[in-house]
Amino acid sequence: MSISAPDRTDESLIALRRILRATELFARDLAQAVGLSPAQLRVLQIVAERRSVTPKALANQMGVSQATVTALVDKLVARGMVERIPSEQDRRQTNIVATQVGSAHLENAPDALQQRYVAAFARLRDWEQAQLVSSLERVADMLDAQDIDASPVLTTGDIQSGRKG
Amino acid sequence: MSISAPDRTDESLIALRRILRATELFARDLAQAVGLSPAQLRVLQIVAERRSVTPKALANQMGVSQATVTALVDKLVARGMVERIPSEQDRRQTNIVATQVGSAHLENAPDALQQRYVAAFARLRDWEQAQLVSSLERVADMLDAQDIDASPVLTTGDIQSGRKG
DNA sequence: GCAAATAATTCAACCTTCAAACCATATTTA
DNA sequence: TAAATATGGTTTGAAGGTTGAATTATTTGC
Repeated sequence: MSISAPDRTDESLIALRRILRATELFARDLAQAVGLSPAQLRVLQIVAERRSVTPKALANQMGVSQATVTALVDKLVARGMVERIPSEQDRRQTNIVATQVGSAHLENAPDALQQRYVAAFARLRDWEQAQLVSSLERVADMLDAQDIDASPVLTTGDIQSGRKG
Repeated sequence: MSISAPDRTDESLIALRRILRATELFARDLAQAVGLSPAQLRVLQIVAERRSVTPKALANQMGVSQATVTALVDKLVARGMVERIPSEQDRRQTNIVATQVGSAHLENAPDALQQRYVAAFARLRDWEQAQLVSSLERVADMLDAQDIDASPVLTTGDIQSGRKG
């Protein structure tokens, strides 16, 4: 009802939606370029980033059920991108690791969006970068307000600035 | 190689990813609460916001094929949420409009995330809001750099600040 | 040892998505 | 006007994604 900051909320939502849309559309293109589905690519990314991960952890991080992860991993195994390695600590668990083929696919994947974003980001002045990070984190806080294990995987390939796990 | 702004890029990507994840997870929960699938809900939202929209426009806005839109609209029609109304200007076209049932479902949909976001946003100081909008738009520009028709639909229901189409 | 909890898989059902083929209408061109 | 072309939508068939419930194997607790 008040009129103080009228369309600002709309504007922010519109911008947010543009961000969502751009990343979603890009995820599809990228996955297609790699020859995988978006979901499969996401699994491969996570598996590659962590050296080894269980289906349960994968399910948690992706926000899908374990059954879904099983199906996705099946496909990746069939394509020789990942391997299932039974855990020795706990024989109920399975560790999923990327094969060389899988890693290579990720390396070679074109990362147009991330390239573009990273490049544009790097081009900003220092204080602008700081402000952007601050703003994004603020929005993220407003949105999730949950504990979430978000690793710096937006698309594929490690961020340019060397940063080894 | 330079060390000036090393992890800022990572930080921004992580925040971005949190945003993506929060909205994605929420979209599922919301859709489930409404009794529709996420894709169906998206269609209903767009249809409700614009008074009337053709499958082609819907496909463009959603970034999917027309065939997909047809399938989604079929489901919504079956549930009595939308109607197909043949255009009179151009008989090849079909206009899709929300029924009262469909509109009502949207109205009643719990909009937890948007509530939370809008509330948190409103709580910010004026200059903070302005800065946030500016930052989000900047990121959106970096990401899409395409012409995109993004309407202010993040989730559901109109933004609280009265705003009648 | 035995019951309960946990990790993963299988199964059946439903949803999304798309390319290609197809139908109807509109527009252009001869 | 008739034919060719373009456009909007739908149908169909195939490939996936997603899940809840049931199942198997293992671990944990008593």
